[in-house]
Amino acid sequence: MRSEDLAKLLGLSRSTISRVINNYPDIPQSTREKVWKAIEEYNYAPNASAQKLAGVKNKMIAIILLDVKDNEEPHHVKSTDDTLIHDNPFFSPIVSAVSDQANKMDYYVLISIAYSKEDLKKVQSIFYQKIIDGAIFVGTQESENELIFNLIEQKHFIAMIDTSEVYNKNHNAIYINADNFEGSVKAVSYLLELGHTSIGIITGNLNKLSAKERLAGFKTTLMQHGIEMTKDAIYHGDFTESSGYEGVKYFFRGPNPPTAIFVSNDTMAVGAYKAVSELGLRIPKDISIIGFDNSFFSSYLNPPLTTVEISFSDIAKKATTLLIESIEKEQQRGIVEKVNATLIKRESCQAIKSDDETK
Amino acid sequence: MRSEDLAKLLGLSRSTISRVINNYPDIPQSTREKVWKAIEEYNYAPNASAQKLAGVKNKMIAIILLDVKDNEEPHHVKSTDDTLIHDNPFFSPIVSAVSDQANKMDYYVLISIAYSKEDLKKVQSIFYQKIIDGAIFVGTQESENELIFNLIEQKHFIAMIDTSEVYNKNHNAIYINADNFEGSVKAVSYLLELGHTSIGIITGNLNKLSAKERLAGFKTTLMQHGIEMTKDAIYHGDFTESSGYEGVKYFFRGPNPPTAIFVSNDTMAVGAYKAVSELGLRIPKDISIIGFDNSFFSSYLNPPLTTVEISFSDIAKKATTLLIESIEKEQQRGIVEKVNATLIKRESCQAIKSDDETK
DNA sequence: CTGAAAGCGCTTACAG
DNA sequence: CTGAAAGCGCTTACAG
Repeated sequence: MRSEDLAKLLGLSRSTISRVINNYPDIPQSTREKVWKAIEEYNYAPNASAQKLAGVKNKMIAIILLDVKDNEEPHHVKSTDDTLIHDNPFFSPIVSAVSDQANKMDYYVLISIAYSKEDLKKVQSIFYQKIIDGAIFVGTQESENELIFNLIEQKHFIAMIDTSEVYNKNHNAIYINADNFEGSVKAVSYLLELGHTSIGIITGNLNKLSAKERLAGFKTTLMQHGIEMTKDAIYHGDFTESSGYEGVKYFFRGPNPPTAIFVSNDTMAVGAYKAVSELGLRIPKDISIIGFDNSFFSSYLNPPLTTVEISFSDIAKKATTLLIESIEKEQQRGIVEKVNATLIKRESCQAIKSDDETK
Repeated sequence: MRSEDLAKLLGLSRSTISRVINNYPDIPQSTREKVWKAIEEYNYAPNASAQKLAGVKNKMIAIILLDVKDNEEPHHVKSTDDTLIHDNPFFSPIVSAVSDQANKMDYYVLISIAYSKEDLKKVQSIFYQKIIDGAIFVGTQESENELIFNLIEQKHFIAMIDTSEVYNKNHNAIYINADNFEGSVKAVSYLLELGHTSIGIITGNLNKLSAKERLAGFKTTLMQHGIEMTKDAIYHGDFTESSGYEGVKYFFRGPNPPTAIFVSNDTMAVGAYKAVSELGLRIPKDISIIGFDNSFFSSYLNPPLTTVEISFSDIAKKATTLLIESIEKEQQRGIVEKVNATLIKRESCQAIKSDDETK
């Protein structure tokens, strides 16, 4: 059914049909009703492509999840690519929040997961083909930045989650991040309050902003408290369960393991728990563990994991809202926002017994 | 940049540009190369709307997650709608598998979560507007069936996950489900092998096919083994953690609790674990618990949960592949497939001590 | 081998 | 108030 057909049926012209659909004034109520009734009856809806070609706005954005592995380092991860990104605790909350918020603002959302440079090329082309009005990128690494930077320069609307605004010299994009640094400061400060001074960190994939910032918060806090940190105190993980496992094994390889470990996300904390248990040790008696993300499973762990909560939904909602607003205003502008991180105390950390107390 | 512009730049006509892009024969290699070079240089890509209007295929499908609550029954769930669907363990694997498989087959995917009848109306209109070529619906309830049935009758391409094919009289749609019945038979048979005869079930939301089939498998297995089942043995949950919690409380309200509980998904098993622990009981010593789904957190529970594995990725991949194939063939046809369910034995079930053994 | 022209289904000034 | 017509950016028979 085309507007032409509907028009003939009603003895009107396409122009009139179009005008009632687009809510033009100066149309008699009677015509309006007649047309709407027919639209309902015949399930007519204007062809979106024709509309767009005629100048009507798209109202479509994309959410692009980046899972590009561009380093050749061996990964301690499951070998099949498919199992990777959706294990990520942020996947569901971010995707669903973007979808919900966009739908609320009357936008459609395209979803795409990019595993390689070629995938990113395809993403680029959905801009050039004018399929979308803008996009939200999640978790870009530096190497992908060039391509996104070009898109921004070409006046496309872009929001980024988990990407530092300092990568790009210009600021005409939207950057929404968790306050990873602050969260990490809170976590480490808590460990210090509990009397720990020998603290290790298992980092995330340091190509990701969140991993970098969490490490920075760790270092800064220790430094501010005058605690010297050896190189030994850092294990480079990659946000996967198995790297958490390896991290613990690394820290316990020698005679002087730390008394607490700051694990850069909860998924790695799961691996850490396993390693601790294999070593015949107990959490928190023998080692305190603190995580990050407050993934929903973290409260089910045994013992329940102390962690830092960040709201992926809030981040995604904010990114979506700001992106669509700037699309609607047709005005590209730079926005940088951080979303709070809060410490969730559970049972995986305990105070160090000082010499005073033990005697 | 339009094809016209590119053509002028090269001293050619739009027709020629179009022909090299669409890989027509009989174009000299030199022209071909010249055009491709310019395309790269100017980041030209044909406007998708214009292409579609001119008759080129869409190559876009939608994945629609249904989370419509049409019953007024009190829910034991968190009050905000937002927190619901993405807590679902199938969300990530299904969405990412659909996206990956579609991308592999060169299709874009639109994502939408429908919470209400109005949302479903919007979904309907993306078909009428010819934005998509087909869609995958996940988790429809009977009340939503009418609308989807209409779409199928109107010759739209549709695949459904977790919907029974018997709801619709015609079969011109694709139905992909886990073999919930068989999985449930395996779970209950295992409990019987362990010597349990007093077994309770916490069901899922019985508006969902999976919940119904899991209950059916439970009943059938008991019946086949000549075990009588009282009404008391069924607690009506809704797949949420809190209903698992309530279920256990229900079973332990009286003097003769069951010795094993079949919990219809792992999320409810988490709630069940909590309730058992609050009651001061131990799993599996005092009560055996078996779950369903093999959600990734189920192995982290304490004790690790015995459950039934179904591959959401496989289901989603199959649905996507079949949907796109039938779109490409322009031939709507009915397909019904089931994906295997397998028992994963862990540590939450133990054999009942018979009187013989205890003496 | 390649260009001119029709047509896809809309919207929107322009007339009346 | 409403219709005829141009135009959006492509593709694809039709000619040559």
